[in-house]
Amino acid sequence: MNPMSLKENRVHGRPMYPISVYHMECAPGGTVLECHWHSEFEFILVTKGRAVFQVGTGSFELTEGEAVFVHSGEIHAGDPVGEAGCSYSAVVFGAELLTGSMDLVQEKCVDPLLQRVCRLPVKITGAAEWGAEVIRLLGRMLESSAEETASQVLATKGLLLLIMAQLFSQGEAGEVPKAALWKTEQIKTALHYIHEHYQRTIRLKDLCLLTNMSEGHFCRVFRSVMQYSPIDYINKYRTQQAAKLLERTDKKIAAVAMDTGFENISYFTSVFKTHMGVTPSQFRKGTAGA
DNA sequence: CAGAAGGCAAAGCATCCGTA
DNA sequence: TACGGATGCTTTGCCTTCTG
Repeated sequence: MNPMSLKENRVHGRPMYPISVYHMECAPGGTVLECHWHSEFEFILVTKGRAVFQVGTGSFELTEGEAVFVHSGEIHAGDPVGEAGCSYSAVVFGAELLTGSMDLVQEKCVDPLLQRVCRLPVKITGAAEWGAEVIRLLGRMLESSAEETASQVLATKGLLLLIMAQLFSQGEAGEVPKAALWKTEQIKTALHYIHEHYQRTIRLKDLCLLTNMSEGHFCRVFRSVMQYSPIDYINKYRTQQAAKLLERTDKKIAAVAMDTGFENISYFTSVFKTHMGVTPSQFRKGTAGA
């Protein structure tokens, strides 16, 4: 199993200008950001409401005006907090945007980040001066990166360099422990297996065989990385897929349950209600015509 | 020696089945 | 589709073993 295949396939920007900006809105009870990873770096800035973002092995609750930085290759996901929905803007950019050639920026900043021998702060709030500055620059960059005129392209790149300079001024020295990297890679392998096989029965034993861990140890490692137990995560993922099918198709509820790996309809109903707050039929009525 | 991983047992919870 | 009960799988805590 190749963990690389869990990687998000979406292309962010283009080779000459590897940056993309996304503005997302999440309705109450919806998913902010499904679990994934990519080789680009990313900033996520909450613009309305509250959400919990899981980045690598950490979990960060953000309110309006707070952000997280996602390192290259790091698993990340998001869930809304509270009954109100939330909005966020994300900037995804390739390391190539920071430097155009083999210069000191490449040697002192980009390479250590890509080789994971240095790590930058993840949660960014306005509480500290540097954080407030990053949030301010991020806001400006979100405005300037929408178009590709000469002045806006320059402004975006300049702002990005200033933001990275602020983060490096707070950088956590020291190499990321190899054990932590290994754990993350193993969990990526398990996640890929779950995403590929959620329509069938998935046993803990299967995931343990893939990752060469004992069942007990796998549960502990999975929870430490994902904040959920393996079965919790599988059910959450299946429920999200089922919600999409209920919304986008007129398949019967029993068929949706079967298509998303639930062999038992009553169990499907109870899991769905736990995660979504309503039964599948109530969910469909609520989204009909929406 | 410290941290990571495995083994084991108990408790909790997921899953299935029958029924309304 | 929902509910209740039975069964067995999953999770967790604690201790031991392994590895660098």
